[in-house]
Amino acid sequence: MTKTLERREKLRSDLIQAAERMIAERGLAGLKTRDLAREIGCANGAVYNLVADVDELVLRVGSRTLRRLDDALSTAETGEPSPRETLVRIAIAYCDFAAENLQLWRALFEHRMETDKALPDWSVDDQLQLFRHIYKPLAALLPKRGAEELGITARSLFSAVHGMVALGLEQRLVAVPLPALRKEIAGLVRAMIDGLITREQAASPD
Amino acid sequence: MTKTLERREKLRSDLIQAAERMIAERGLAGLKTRDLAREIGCANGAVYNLVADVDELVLRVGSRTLRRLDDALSTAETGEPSPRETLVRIAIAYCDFAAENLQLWRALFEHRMETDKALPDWSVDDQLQLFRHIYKPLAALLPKRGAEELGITARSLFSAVHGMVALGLEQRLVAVPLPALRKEIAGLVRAMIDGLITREQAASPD
DNA sequence: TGTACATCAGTGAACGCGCGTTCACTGATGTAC
DNA sequence: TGTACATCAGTGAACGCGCGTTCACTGATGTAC
Repeated sequence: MTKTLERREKLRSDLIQAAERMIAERGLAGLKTRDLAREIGCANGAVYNLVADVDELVLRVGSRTLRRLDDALSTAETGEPSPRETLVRIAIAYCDFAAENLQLWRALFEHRMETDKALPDWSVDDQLQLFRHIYKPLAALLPKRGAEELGITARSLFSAVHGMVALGLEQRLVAVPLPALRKEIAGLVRAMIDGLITREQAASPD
Repeated sequence: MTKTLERREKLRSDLIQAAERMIAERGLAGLKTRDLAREIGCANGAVYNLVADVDELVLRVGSRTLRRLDDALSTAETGEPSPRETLVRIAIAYCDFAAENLQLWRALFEHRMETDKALPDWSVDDQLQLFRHIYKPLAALLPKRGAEELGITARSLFSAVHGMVALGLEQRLVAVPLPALRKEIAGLVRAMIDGLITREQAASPD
């Protein structure tokens, strides 16, 4: 019985990895149950013994992607004492991660559940974890702000960088080469932070 | 013969407007040729007399959306002497436009052609026009920058604001109320601009 | 250890739905004389 | 103005494709005795 369970878990893990590979290669729209089944060596229908439906599968892959992103950002933080430059490094690490995992990263944002079904908790958690990286250095830079206010600013900062990365990697209009993009991001993040600090000081000078 | 042509043009324009309404109501994925045909009172197949395919239809609607956006941004500019506050107003106008035309605005970014077919020129033009709004005031604020450099910064600024609007209206995690979003955007744009100016002056002080 | 039986992982054909696009056909509109 | 003919907008049924999900069935694995 244990043997059967192990087998099952193995297959399940194979399935998720195969899905990850497939999204990475062909994008979210290229994910097909039949191909997955062939890949892991089972019948089409068996997929539904391992996973409730394709939505769950996509979320599992998304969870893995978020975890790897989390690791990448953690690495970027280490050994940088200045909170300002920490934020710059994080932003650039985010950019690099997106560039290196383009399709998987896109899948995080493309995927949308049908309106009623809510995201499972573990998926929401994964996402909130990421803000921690921004929140901490930002709190050091803007000591006068309250927790809620800081949370909103962290979110805005993330959104702004995300926008630059998203449109930069899109190559819809002019293709921006990656080094130029990184430089742009670094410049704008520094500008935003300096501006935020200046404005905080101007608002209530000691 | 003229009568026939007129009729045809009328129907064609009806079609595009119906498509616009349908996207606005149900999103890009809710656009169906059969529904469109019923809406404008013709047979399913007749749609293909008016338009090459659905892709073209979506681009035509996109073009209209971009033009309205352009108008909204132009309106936001008028009567504001300070280039800094002009940029803030433009950013907020962008946010408001997106909020008021949520589905149509999303359709601009969701729609992707199959890889080989390139965007027609008139569509690319529409898009480049928009940067003009940002470019002008930015040039006034950063007099030392060259044209190309300014273009890149304008693009970055747009991307950053776009990111804030996109994730802000997404409501994927925490729903940000619109007034709070506008305030956040205004704050971050001011911070970015101030930071950019400071950094430009610091780089080569007179 | 061996036999009868139960369970359930695994099978793959078929269901069901959706939908863009095509095409043989029709009938109204316009042209030629 | 009237008649024969040509054109082509308009029709809507059918094609074609894709694909997630279900389901009756099978056979291997595990259990009971």
